[in-house]
Amino acid sequence: MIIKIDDYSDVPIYMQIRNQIVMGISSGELAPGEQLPTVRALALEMGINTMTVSKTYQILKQEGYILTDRKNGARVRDNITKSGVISEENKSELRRIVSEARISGVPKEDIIKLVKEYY
Amino acid sequence: MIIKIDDYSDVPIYMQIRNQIVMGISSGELAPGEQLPTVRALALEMGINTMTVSKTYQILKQEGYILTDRKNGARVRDNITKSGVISEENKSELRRIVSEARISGVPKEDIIKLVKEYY
Amino acid sequence: MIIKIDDYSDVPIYMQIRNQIVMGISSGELAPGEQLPTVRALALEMGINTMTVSKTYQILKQEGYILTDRKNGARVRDNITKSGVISEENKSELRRIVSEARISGVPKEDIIKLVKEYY
Amino acid sequence: MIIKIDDYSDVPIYMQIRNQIVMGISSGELAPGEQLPTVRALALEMGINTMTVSKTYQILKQEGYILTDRKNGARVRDNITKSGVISEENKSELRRIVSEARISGVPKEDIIKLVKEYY
DNA sequence: GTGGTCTAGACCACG
DNA sequence: GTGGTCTAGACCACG
Repeated sequence: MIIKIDDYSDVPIYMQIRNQIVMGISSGELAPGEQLPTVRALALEMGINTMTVSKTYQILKQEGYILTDRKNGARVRDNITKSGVISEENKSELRRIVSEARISGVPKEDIIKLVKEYY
Repeated sequence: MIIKIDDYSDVPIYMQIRNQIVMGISSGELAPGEQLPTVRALALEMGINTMTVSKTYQILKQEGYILTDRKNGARVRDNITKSGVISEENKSELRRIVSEARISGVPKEDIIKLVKEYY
Repeated sequence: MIIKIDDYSDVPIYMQIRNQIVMGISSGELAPGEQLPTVRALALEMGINTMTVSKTYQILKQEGYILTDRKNGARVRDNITKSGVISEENKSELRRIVSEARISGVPKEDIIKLVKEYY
Repeated sequence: MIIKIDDYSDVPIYMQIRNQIVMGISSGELAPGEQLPTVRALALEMGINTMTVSKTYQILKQEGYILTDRKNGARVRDNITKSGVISEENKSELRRIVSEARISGVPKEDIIKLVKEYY
């Protein structure tokens, strides 16, 4: 899986990586149980500090997306908890995006099409 | 229109205000041509720094949502440019949200329902 | 409130600080709404790195014990969520402690007395 | 006696095994004088490194819970020293657990009930 | 070899 | 002035 960092984004690097891994899990590109690169390997590959990658992995672990053990490094969990609900924060973000799209004259159907595509 | 600030949100205050005004425009609560409070009035009302509100207005102006003139303060533009497309940044955010919802076991229909509701 | 670090403990520094703040909140030594020292102040006072304190505050924030805002620094939350249950991890630890005490010939009553004292 | 390892726990494997053996001794599941499996047998059974089990046994021996001799392997001591007191470390841990429970709204009685159950 | 911890030091956005 | 982010580099326990 290829992870790209946008140096000019105001989203922190550790969060950009986190987001891309989450999207990779959702799309199936990262399968349940699949090994993630080691902290060092990913840091080296991306030219960033190990602490930054470490922070990403700790967040993903705490969110329940991955598991880490000292021996084997990090793996995608195969039994990710399904809350069945969208977080309030994401609802708020979604509302903002929909509002902006609406003002820009984007038809409701176009947004729904995107949702279906991303799902 | 009532604007609520969450002091403990990760979203900066100026952006929280900006987002709420944009959503107000989208929902029609803020009509085209409608006057916005002056920077000082809004800052006073919300108990925040005038610089913060000023930053919000500058962004809204630069994004094409409002017009400002020295005499009358700020007004909602009545001819907001309709690009017809969703920004790349918002697409990326939308994809992240949809991915997280999907992993959490939220049915596609629930997300679409939210989109329709917010639109 | 005085925080002491045991350099020889195998509990990480950020966790020692976290634990003492939690105990301070429980005992009432840190009142709801009370300001915590700034990250820099606490780091300076304890002779440790700001990153270490920052990590502590982020954990406390994520656990719902404190709130941070950019303006005022960190404060004890005044509406900490009450789950009403003991975490599985703490139950497991409690069981270990009780087992060790029992083997050491500590009467059940002595442990209960301690619990009452700490509560 | 069945020992379960959680590969993803923060508690090191050798300590997980140590804890379960101690709890086994406390509960009586492991009787005084009872033979423990050899290091190699236990390691093989659990699919872990012999060094890990060896470390566990060394700790248990040093703590006075077991005896080892080259001929017969390890046995539970039948005259474990009864200090009659809880170690400072365990007191500290107990205080942390009680504090967290209290903040979470767990009644004192629930904790005491657990203590009685585990004893 | 693996993740976890910590430091010293720097720069940043926010307000 | 505040917390947040990041780096370069180091050391550690675990297995």
